[in-house]
Amino acid sequence: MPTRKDVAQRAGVSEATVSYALSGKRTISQATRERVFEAMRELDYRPNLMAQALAGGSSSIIALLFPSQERGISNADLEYVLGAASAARELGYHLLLWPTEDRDVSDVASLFQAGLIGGVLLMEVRMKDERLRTLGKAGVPVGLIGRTGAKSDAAIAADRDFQAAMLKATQYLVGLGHTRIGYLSGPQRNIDLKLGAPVRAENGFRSALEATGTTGAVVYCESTIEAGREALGRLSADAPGCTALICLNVEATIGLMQEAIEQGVHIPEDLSIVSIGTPEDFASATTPAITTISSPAEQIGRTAARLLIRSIAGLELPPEQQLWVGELAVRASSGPAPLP
Amino acid sequence: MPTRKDVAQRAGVSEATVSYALSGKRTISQATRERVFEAMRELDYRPNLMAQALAGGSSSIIALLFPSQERGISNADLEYVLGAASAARELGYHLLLWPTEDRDVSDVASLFQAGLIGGVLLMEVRMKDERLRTLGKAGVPVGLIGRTGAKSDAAIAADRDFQAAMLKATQYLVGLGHTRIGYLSGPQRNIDLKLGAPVRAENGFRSALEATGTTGAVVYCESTIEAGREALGRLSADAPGCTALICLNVEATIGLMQEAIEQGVHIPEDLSIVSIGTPEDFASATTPAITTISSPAEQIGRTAARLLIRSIAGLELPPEQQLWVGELAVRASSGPAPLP
DNA sequence: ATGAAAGCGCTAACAT
DNA sequence: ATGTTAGCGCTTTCAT
Repeated sequence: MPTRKDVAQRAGVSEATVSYALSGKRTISQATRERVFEAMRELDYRPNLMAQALAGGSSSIIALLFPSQERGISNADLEYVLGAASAARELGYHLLLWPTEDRDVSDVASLFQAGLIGGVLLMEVRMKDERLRTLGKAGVPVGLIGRTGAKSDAAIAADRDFQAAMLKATQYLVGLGHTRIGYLSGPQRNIDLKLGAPVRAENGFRSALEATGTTGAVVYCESTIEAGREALGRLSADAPGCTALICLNVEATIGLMQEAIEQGVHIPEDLSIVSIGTPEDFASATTPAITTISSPAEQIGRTAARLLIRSIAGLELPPEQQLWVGELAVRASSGPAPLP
Repeated sequence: MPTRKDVAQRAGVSEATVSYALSGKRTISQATRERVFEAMRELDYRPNLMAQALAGGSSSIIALLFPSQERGISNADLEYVLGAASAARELGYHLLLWPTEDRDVSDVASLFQAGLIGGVLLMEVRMKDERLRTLGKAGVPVGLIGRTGAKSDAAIAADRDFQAAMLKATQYLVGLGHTRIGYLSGPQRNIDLKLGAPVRAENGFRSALEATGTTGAVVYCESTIEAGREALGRLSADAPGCTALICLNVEATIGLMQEAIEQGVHIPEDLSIVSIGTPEDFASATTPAITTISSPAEQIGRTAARLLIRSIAGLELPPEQQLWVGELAVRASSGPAPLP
């Protein structure tokens, strides 16, 4: 394996020059630069990243704390991960996957202290997230996939814009003549846990109703097909008169749709369904295909990684918190409100 | 951040002694060892992994090449990844996620040459996998999640044992009185690509039929719900008289079951279904819940990582190729063959 | 059983 | 514009 020394010799320059040619941290004459790169090419030289990290005090690796919990791993989670990994790669960084069952971040802090990683990406962020304190104390740069409730945490973050997504969905439905809209949420438990997504989604739903002068109701439901079936009954009991339903809960949505079909509730003639964040391939595979506000998961993963890396590298940052809405993709599950 | 030097001073020994106390690569008196560890604890010392890698010429990081392709990311894929990541962690290693759309491995080879990673884990292994040559030439240690067709590749590998799984499924069905069994495969295309899984699964199915003296037929099908619905017709057309179906294709299975129910084909009274490798939570969420041979994906990920790491670390290796079958979990989708 | 010291490949002052 | 050189924190040979 050739080292910087070999390159320097071959190009007839000093080792420092090779370094600077690579990093661009000081001006180099066009001629020398070319000779250096030429030499690198001839030798098929690869800078040793470990040495770079050691000497430079940096590390081109960021860790992604992945919640490998009971909650069940959704595909959206994978999209976050892949988005973050590709973004990292494009910036010359690398993504270390760190599965963890609990919310203990002391071992990632160790990784940072061990010089292995330059920062951490967090998923499943809660409105009030105790992990930020631990990591902050250890001086670990943090990027959030999601965000906390406190503006003051002011961490780097990329998140879904539920407010906007809910409004988009609601306005679409209102435009179709619906005046009473249900919202199929995840289990109540997740709200109690103060998970960011369900909390914000519910708030978003409420604001959207208000903004459009519509009425509606929330139905909580476990994320299983069976629970979704059962939720249909509760919907008509607790929120009679709904002609449209906004869903965040894929499994439950499927169950609910199955049950509806079996009970002779026609979709979309009797009930329109708009799902927020369901992966496209899935949404178009069901019968009827589901109208969605697309999932910006990959974008969010990308953005969070990019922001974190920029901040680590000391580059200028774009606005530190970025929100993503997703696009409305109209499919077969939604249509005009039934005539009264 | 305390360094080894600080620890040495505090313990009143040389830096070398601290190193050896940590690595155990030479004998140290009980007394000194204790003083050293005591000092490390007091200082909250963390060895710098980058320096370790640089000086030691190793690297405690392995990369996992993740196929982020069109084929659609299944949850099983995630299980491989998480299994590998946890196994790595337990052995003091780390998992770098390297998403890639094509089969180009030159950039991982570079990562190896750059000293960042000590080896690579490959997914979506084909019967004849050209990537092994490239990586072999570059001297990169490789572990396979899956395996090639050639015994000579003799790489480190952990894979599903389709032969055994098919036999298990078939014997179970034969025990229920079924004598004609269908197999719902993925698309023909995947066979042509010589992907390991579909090829071996089909072979396994054929051997299982032979071993149990049963007849049957293969139905190819795209991995979508819609295609699955359509496959039901082909099943009865191309393979009339089948009273049981073995499936490898989750989406198609769902579609086929939906269609069956709608057409009045009762499951399991008229048609028994056994799915191989469907995640448990999913299998038990459908109606009827699906009998499965469970997916050993996480085990396979774990094993592949463990084998690779052992080989990198120069430890004794267990048998280099390990196969995993999965357990039969009987649910509602299978039952006695209908009386003729 | 322990120490001293020469690197591992690179970065970043400090020189010129 | 380029070169010299002292580290970064650790491993490992060679001594003792």
